Amino acid sequence: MLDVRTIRRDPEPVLAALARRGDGSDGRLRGVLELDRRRRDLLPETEALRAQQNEAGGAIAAAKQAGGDAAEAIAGLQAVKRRRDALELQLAAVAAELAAALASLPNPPDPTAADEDTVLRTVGDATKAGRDHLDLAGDMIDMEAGAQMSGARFAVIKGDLVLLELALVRWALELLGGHGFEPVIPPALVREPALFGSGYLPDTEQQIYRLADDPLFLAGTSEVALASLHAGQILDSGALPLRYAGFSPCFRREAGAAGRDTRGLFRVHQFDKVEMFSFVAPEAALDEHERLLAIEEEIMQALRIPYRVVNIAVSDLGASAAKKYDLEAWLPGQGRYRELTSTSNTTDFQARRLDVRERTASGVRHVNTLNGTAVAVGRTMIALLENGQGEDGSVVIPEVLQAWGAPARVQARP
RNA sequence: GGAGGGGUGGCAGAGCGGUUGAAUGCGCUGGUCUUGAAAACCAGUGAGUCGGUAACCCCGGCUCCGAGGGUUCGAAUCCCUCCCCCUCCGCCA
Repeated sequence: MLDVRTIRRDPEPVLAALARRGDGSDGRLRGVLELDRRRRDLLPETEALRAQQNEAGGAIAAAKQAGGDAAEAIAGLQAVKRRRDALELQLAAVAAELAAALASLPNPPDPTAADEDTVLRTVGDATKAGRDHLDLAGDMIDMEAGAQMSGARFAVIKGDLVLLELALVRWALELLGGHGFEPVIPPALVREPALFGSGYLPDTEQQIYRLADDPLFLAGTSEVALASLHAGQILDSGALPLRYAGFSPCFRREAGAAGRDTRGLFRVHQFDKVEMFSFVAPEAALDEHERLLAIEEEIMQALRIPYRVVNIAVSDLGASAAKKYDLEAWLPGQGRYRELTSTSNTTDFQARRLDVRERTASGVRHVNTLNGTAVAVGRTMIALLENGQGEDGSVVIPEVLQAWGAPARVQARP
């Protein structure tokens, strides 16, 4: 959500920033400004009528208290009320249109967000080719069974891979705890305001599952719930930064992805994920974004996954992001880099929608929020399997995970 | 699922149709007193929005007592719908 007052005062920088997205949002911003002007045209008279009513109401009260008759004054106010009602009807219509238009605008990109996807650095050996994760996993990833009970793009994970998943999650939560992130298990089902607040509605409704008999949605990421953790609150000064590590299943319809990435775990409707989420002061947001990126890299390196860091093009940013980095892992089974984690600086976009503020010495202001993937379990397991494979098809699992219950080596049953 | 009780400022808690953005207490900020602290006393202390100004301070208007509608000249107060919390019963774990 953009701040109308800021835009009204100086629209040019916002128009220029939105224009970089190339999605016509700068044009829609002009519409917002026009609606804002119409709203402010209607306001003065409406409020003057209310003031008149309030003042006369006081006089009526005083007269009645004194035992007098206020019938004449009341009759006079009835005309004022009718005029006010008519104006307020117009005002409400304009205000509703304005709110909808404003809510549909994406976050203006940060100046350092890239025009085109830009590889910032490459870490690890990305020359290796090898077998695909489904081959390596054998019946530990059973897509046929998943399809049987739930349809295409659902996996059944079994055996050592289950232990590997739980170890990954447990290890990640421990690592994040060391960085100040509090572990959170949020609801997977959320209401509409949580999706609106995090910017997924009205932006990505075609990706979201909804229930038939209850006004609930299956969240595509715990970010949705974590962002809502402090909705409507004014945080005490000194409370920031607040950092959370959410662990939850994630559900995505993958509408429009028909035919793409159909093999294995790469693009499924349900997967588990450990997600980082930070509430910070506005001036701390850029540093926090680098911090989240650094943690994502720390995780990749600890897991010995070759990767590269990409500054994502403004045209590919989601509505809420002002800037996004993706970490793309080298997948020997595909012979190319694929997105494994992602971190976004959403500035005050979500904080405004969810009304998360902080008290400072000079007043109250909206906070900034950021999110980043710590471990997307399915894709991470793909990267571990494919990068850890040996000649014999067995896979060496990184030592760090063994302390949390992962097997030292996994191998498909013959 | 059934019955009942409630949601008021940072917290507790009055108000239950009229000049109430809201008593009182606590908390917080500043001051007086004190060598310092505590105590006591005094003063201040919500958010949003529009305008006066381009912005801050400040001043004025309007809005906000869970959310949204309604009745009324006037609603924290009455009515309706929804959300949330609590108690009891039932059901399940």
